[in-house]
Amino acid sequence: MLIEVDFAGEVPIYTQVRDQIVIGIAAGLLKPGETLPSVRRLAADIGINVHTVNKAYSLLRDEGFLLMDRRSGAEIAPLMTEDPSFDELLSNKLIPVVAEAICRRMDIEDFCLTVRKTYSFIKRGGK
Amino acid sequence: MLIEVDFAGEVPIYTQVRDQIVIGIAAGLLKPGETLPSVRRLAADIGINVHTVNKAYSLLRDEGFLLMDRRSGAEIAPLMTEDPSFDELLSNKLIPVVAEAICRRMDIEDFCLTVRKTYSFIKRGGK
Amino acid sequence: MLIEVDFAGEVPIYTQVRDQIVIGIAAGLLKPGETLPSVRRLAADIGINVHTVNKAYSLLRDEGFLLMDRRSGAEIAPLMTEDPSFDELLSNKLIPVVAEAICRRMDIEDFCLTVRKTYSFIKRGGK
Amino acid sequence: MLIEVDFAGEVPIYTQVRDQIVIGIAAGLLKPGETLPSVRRLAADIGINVHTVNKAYSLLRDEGFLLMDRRSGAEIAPLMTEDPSFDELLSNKLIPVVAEAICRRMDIEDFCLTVRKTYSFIKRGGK
DNA sequence: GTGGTCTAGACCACG
DNA sequence: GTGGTCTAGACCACC
Repeated sequence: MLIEVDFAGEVPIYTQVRDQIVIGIAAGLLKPGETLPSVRRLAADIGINVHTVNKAYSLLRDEGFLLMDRRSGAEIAPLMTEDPSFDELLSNKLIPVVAEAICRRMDIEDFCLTVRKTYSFIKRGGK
Repeated sequence: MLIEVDFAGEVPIYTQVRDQIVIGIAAGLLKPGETLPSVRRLAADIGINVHTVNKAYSLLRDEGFLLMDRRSGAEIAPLMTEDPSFDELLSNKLIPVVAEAICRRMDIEDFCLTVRKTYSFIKRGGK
Repeated sequence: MLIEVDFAGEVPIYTQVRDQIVIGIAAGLLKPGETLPSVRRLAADIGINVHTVNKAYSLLRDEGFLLMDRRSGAEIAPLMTEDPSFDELLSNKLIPVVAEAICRRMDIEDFCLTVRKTYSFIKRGGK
Repeated sequence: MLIEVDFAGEVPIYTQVRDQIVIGIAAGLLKPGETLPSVRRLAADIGINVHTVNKAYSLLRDEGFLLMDRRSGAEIAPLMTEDPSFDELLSNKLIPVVAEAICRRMDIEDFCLTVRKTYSFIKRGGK
């Protein structure tokens, strides 16, 4: 799976790396048990600092997406179970986005339509 | 409309102020033409620096939510027209959120349900 | 001649008033000897502060566009004579504008074309 | 490329810095991909505050002249593509300038001549 | 090391 | 009284 970062964007690079791995898992490109490249290797491939990859991996581990083992490196964690508390977290993330959509006079069902299109986009592997 | 900020959180204060004003507009608590408190006044009310409020106001102006009237400070801009390009911007914002929801095995229609609940929440004035 | 100002714009109101009167003179809508409305009157018409109109009138007087008489108010000055030093002043004003046009890859003759179109636009009375 | 500011002038310092960088790009002294000094460094060199440089850089970034690379500071953005909407923006900027030239009885072709001279001046690197 | 954020306080242009 | 500009200095996130 190819990871690309935008150095000029406002999103921190470690967040971009984290996001793309989550997207890869969601798309099924990265399957539970699959090993990720080593921190050094990925850093060299992308052309970023080792510390940055390390931060992304650690974040993913803390979030439960990755298992890290000193010997075998990082691997994708088993499928997560449903977490009812995610709903509230999601809602908090959505508040400013939905508010802006309302201000821009987007219909809420059009919003949901875009959600579904985004879902398909991810499932297709971001193509 | 009351604006409150979380000084301990990781979200920049100027972003919090910006978001809350957008939410206020979406909720209908702030109507087009209505004037906002002056930067000095709001800064004093919230207990933050004038420049921080200034940054939030300038951002909102650049985004088209506010007009900075040279005479009387800031006022809410007229209702925005629908902008077809917002759809793509929205999609980009949603990608990491939807991806995470997929990983957490949330059904896409449950996601849409949360969108609708968030919509109602905002329309109720955040109550 | 109608004068309109944009209160939300970044151009100071007194500058806008000054500019529009200069445009009116250039278009021939305001002829030498013609009297302008009194400061109070114009301020009331536009809905701005008396001081602001005063500043615009004073500026125009200093630039040689207006004659001000305590008794009869302001009137348009006689046609100006050619001023060779204006060329350098003009060049200084154009430097940043031309530089930006170059960066945006506009051909210099297209720039001149826009100058001529702007000329016609003004001569038509801004229509 | 040397940047100099006039502290006594009425043009804001951050605008002067912005303008000179745009002129530098137009003159070819600053090429796409080239890195600019860090905000701290340039501020020290010119003898102004870091925030003032920051404002100039941010403005240039918003205008598309600069990319702010998270790793190495600011660099000149790739050559801009032609933007048809620039024509209208340019026209609006030219209106008061052309109007004043008309009042000062400058021939429109002399105006264009000054435009071309200014163009050459910039292309020569402002010498 | 870089820029981003926040604070604090001053002065000025504008209205 | 309003926002705009500039300065100064601090802390933090990122790399």
